[in-house]
Parts: sequence; C-alpha cells; structure tokens
Amino acid sequence: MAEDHNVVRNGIKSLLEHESDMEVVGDVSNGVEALEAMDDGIHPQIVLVDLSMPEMGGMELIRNMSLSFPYISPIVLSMADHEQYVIEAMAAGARGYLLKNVTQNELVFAIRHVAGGGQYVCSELAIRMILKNASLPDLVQPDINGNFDFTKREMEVLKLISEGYTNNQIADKLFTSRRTVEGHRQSLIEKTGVPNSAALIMNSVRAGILK
Amino acid sequence: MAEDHNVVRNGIKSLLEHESDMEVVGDVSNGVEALEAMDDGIHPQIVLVDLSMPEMGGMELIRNMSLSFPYISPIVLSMADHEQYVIEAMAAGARGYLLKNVTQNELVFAIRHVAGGGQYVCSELAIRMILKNASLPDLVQPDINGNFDFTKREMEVLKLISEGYTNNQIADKLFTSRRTVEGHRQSLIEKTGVPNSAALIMNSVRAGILK
DNA sequence: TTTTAATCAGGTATAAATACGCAATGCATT
DNA sequence: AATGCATTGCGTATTTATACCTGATTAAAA
Repeated sequence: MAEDHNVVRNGIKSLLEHESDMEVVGDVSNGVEALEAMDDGIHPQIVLVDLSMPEMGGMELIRNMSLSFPYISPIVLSMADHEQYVIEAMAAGARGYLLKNVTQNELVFAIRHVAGGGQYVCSELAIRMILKNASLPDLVQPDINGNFDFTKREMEVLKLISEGYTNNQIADKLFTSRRTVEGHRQSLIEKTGVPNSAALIMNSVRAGILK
Repeated sequence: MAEDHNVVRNGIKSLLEHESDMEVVGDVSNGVEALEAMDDGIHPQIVLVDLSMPEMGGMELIRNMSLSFPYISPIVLSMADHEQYVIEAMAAGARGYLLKNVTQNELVFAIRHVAGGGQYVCSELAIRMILKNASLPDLVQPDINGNFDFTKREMEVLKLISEGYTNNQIADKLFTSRRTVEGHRQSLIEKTGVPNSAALIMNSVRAGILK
C-alpha cells in the first residue's frame, strides 16, 4: 500500500488482513518509498496506490513501476473521481481504479480480480463513464449514417479494407471472388466520391461509419 | 433466471445455490414466462436475463419489468458483447450487464452489488468501453501504439495520402520526387506496423494523429 | 567529432488497385 | 410480370502501391 494518510492506510490494512488469501507485505507513504521498498525486494502482487502523495505521486509511481516491475499490478485507490485520471492511470499502467468510497466487498473483489490477471474500474465510475461517453455515439451516429447507404456487403468489405486486407484476402474471408470484392471496393469509392481507398477510409471514419 | 438454454440455466442455478445468501426462486426460458411468473407473485430481488430468447427477448422483458415491477432489478447475462447493447439495456432499466464469460466471483459480486442498490457492468466490458470511448487520442493510444513519432515531412505526406492523392500528385505538391514520397509512405507504413495505406489511415485516425 | 536521423533520390520487380465494359442470379417491391 | 437493386463474376488495360536494394546531403544529437 502506498498512501500518505496513516489512518486510511491502517484502516484498509486491517480490513484486508481479515481476508485469508491476502497479506499486506508493506505500506509506505509516498512513491519514492514505494520504489525503494521494491528495490529492496518487496514484490507484492498488487500495490494499492493513492494518487495524491508527497514526494512522488501515484501517477508517477505507476509509470515507474510499469517500467521496472511490470509484473506488479498497481490499483489506484483514490478520492479523485475525475474521469481523466482513470484514463491517465490506466494508460500509465494501472490495472485497476477504485474510489475510496467502494465497499469492502468491491475492494476485495477488485484485488482478487486484478491478481487473477483482470483489469477493474469500480462500478460507480465505470457506470458513470460508460453512460456518459457512450450515449452520444448512439444518438449521433444513426443520423450521420443516414447520409450514406452502404449495403451490408459493402460494409463488410469496407471494414476489412480498413484493416489492411487486400482484395484477394477479403475474397477469401467472405468466400467470394477477388473480382467481386473489387466491385464492392469501387462502388464504395464511387458512392463516397473519393479517389482511392485511403481517402475512402478517411471519409468513412469522419462520417462515423467506421469506428 | 430467464434463459432459454437449459444447461446454462441449470449450471448457473447450481452455482448460485452454493451461496448461502442466495436463492433461485424461479427459472423460465423466455420473457413471456418471466412476466407470467411475476404476475403469479414470484418477486425476486434480482432477475438474471439473457438477451436472446424466443417469444420475448431480454431487452423487451427488461422494458416491461421496469414498468410493472420497478423494484425487481434485472441483470443482463449475455454472450452479446456489443457495446450498444449495454447502453440499450441500462437505458431500458437493467441494473447490471454481465458477459457469460465472467468468473463465478464476479457474478456473485455483481448480484450482491446490485441487490445492495448498485449498478454493475462486468469489468471486461467496462474497461473496454471506458478506454475506447474516453479521449483515447491523447492518452491511451500513444502508449498502445508506442513508437509513433512521425517526422514533419511524414506528417505532410500522411495528410495528403488521407486526402486521396497519389505519390505523384503528392510529389508535385511538395516539390520533390515521386520516389521520395514513396519512401515517406513506406516509412509511415513501417512505423505503424500496418500492411498498406488504407490501414495506415485507419490507424492514424484512431491514434488521433489525423483529424 | 562521430553518429544518428531526416530528407532526398534512383533502380528494379512484383503485387495490388483502379477504370471500364458486360452479364447472370436472386430477392423484394410495385 | 416487371422493375430495381444487391450480389455475384469475368476480361482487359493502365496506374499505383509495395518491397527490396542502394546512396548522397544536411542538420542535430551524443
């Protein structure tokens, strides 16, 4: 555990020690101490990391850890419920992100889940982010899609083109002939009024047809 | 439980009955039967709902439930990992969404969490949706794609490629030779580790390099 | 100062895409 | 029954892209 508030640290510590399959092998109050402990051979499966700590904060600790000790999984345990932090932390190498108001059950589950190789964001944050970020695309895209009318087959071909497959490879995947795929490709290009496949992809992404 | 595959239903059922605080009070194989059971007075705290069922599917069941039995919490348990389904289901009134490949631990935790008034989306889906829909361009993608450092010239060429120009046309615009442009194009493709220009564009847009 | 990286450029060869014309099938709508 | 449309498929020709190789110049970094 890396957490600068003693009360919090000890509270969570005693909480976890009640779990028969968990053991707190070290607790430090900032990132520098955490790295020192790991250099000294303390290599836990999981490190619970607070974001705001003196000396070296949690984000920097995670970045350092993922370079030096990639097999140790950091889980952020923070009060900061800014969604950007979640993204940033996960990008930096965190395997989980928990708010400090999670229940004991969720904390324990998250630790086991990450220890088992999973990733976890606490449900409160996850739900909020999902409903917030995903509601727009759902409403916007159907409208944008309306302007183009690609057929099902053309959509399949379009997707495979965007993934870099050649006409021959696409033909194999769709169990049809190269010439047919060529036909679909051309019809895609004609419909979008674009000179070639690169521009077709660009256009389709902009129009929200490709994700 | 509302699930049309007997084996699945019975498997999960026996799984849950091992939990001392859980009891399966009814199991049906489609939405109509589920509503009938509730009309007959069977009012569980939680209903595990499969999306694809005959007669009445899970989505419709959830919509009906949230009108007639708002105090019963539906949790989707489905193989469908389309992200739109998550949004749709939650909007329809589901309090949770689980993929069928969740671990027993996660299933049990999710049920308790929802029973306690929370909402839950299984971590696999949650993580995927969060990282995908949030501002990937700035934070996540650079880490995933790693070695994206295109030079100024490469960026110019990349932009022109995305606009559909051929190597020759690009050469004219940049007052250089076709061969040089070809070189830049290849280096772009190599750096991104992608097979051709269409995939290059797709990748660059996703990474937020092209806008 | 040596080295690295970017930009430039040519050669050669193959693979792939683009452009055009043509036509049969199946499927749904009118 | 007829119409439109999607899907399928072939042939031919040209253009473009891709995959290798090579090397020169310049500017910045080690």
